[in-house]
Amino acid sequence: MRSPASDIGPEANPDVDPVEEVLHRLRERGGRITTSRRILLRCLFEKGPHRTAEELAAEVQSVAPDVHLSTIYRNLDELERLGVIVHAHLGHGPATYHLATETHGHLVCEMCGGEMEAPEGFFRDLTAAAQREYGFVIDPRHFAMLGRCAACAEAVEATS
Amino acid sequence: MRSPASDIGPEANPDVDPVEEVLHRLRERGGRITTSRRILLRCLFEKGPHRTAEELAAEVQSVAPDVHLSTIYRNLDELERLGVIVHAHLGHGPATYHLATETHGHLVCEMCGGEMEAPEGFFRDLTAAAQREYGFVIDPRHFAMLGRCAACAEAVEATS
DNA sequence: GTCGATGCAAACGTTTTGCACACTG
DNA sequence: CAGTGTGCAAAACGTTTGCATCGAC
Repeated sequence: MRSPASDIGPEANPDVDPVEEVLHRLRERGGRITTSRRILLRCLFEKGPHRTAEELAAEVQSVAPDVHLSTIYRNLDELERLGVIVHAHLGHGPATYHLATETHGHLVCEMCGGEMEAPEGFFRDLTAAAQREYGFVIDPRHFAMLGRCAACAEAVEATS
Repeated sequence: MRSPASDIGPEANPDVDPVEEVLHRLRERGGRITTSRRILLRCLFEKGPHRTAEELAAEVQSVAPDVHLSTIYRNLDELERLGVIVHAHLGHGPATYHLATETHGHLVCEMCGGEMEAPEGFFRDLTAAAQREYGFVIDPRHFAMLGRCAACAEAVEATS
């Protein structure tokens, strides 16, 4: 029987701060542990919604005002190469970044700009069909599905 | 019984040049018929693959060298508002434009950049599920599905 | 002659890059 | 001390806009 503390899940071990774990992996690759990287990683692990590079920069800068937007971009690239985060394109604006462990897709309304998350399983049949028919391996996290949300679709029907 | 000439399909009537038909619709809306519009429309109706604004500009300029890229953008916007064309985002680069009558989706390989077309029916189940579960009306033409094409997916597996 | 369309240049928003300096290990 | 990361400025990229002029009707 395992200790009671470890029963709350594999990621809940208080001894392994995920931020520090990633920093260590960075160092093993020959990278350096810097303050901006630590702060950026905390932002990425802490909060909920997907954020753009600019939004992340603002959050980081509220703690360390001198961190430059280009540093954010460079570190986001690095973290993506490491497989810690991924970016997704939701509509026409800037890309958004989130943890690679979040495996949902996105539905984005092209009228109101609203975003919904769609669970991974939502795309299972489509990805299976693409695999089967074309050998194509779809990554349902990277793209947003554009269209009209329920409210906007209703509004359009009311007009016509 | 209809005349033999009309039997080859509703769009095949040689008396109605689709370019001129669109130009007329533009004029009915208060727009003007200009040379750049006519040439751009010919390009859009003539050739096969999806093209970016820059590629279309190059084609137009091979006939009328003074047509500016901004004119192309403005006319593409106008034609999209008219419902004649649509644009789609295939990966990270510039948008591509094609006739609204082409109703397929796109599979884009994020490794080699290759593009495949996926028939409209390919997305039927997904769009139906989105509609049913979320009331969300997906437009499967506007977005590309990113992933790995058969060749690149194989190459990745060979590495691992 | 009216008003919409165009050419040009300049701005835009997002992201990348070149360089000198600062800091980590 | 070596070499990576950073701040800054500037460029790159695709796209949009302001403005004077041109051209369709």
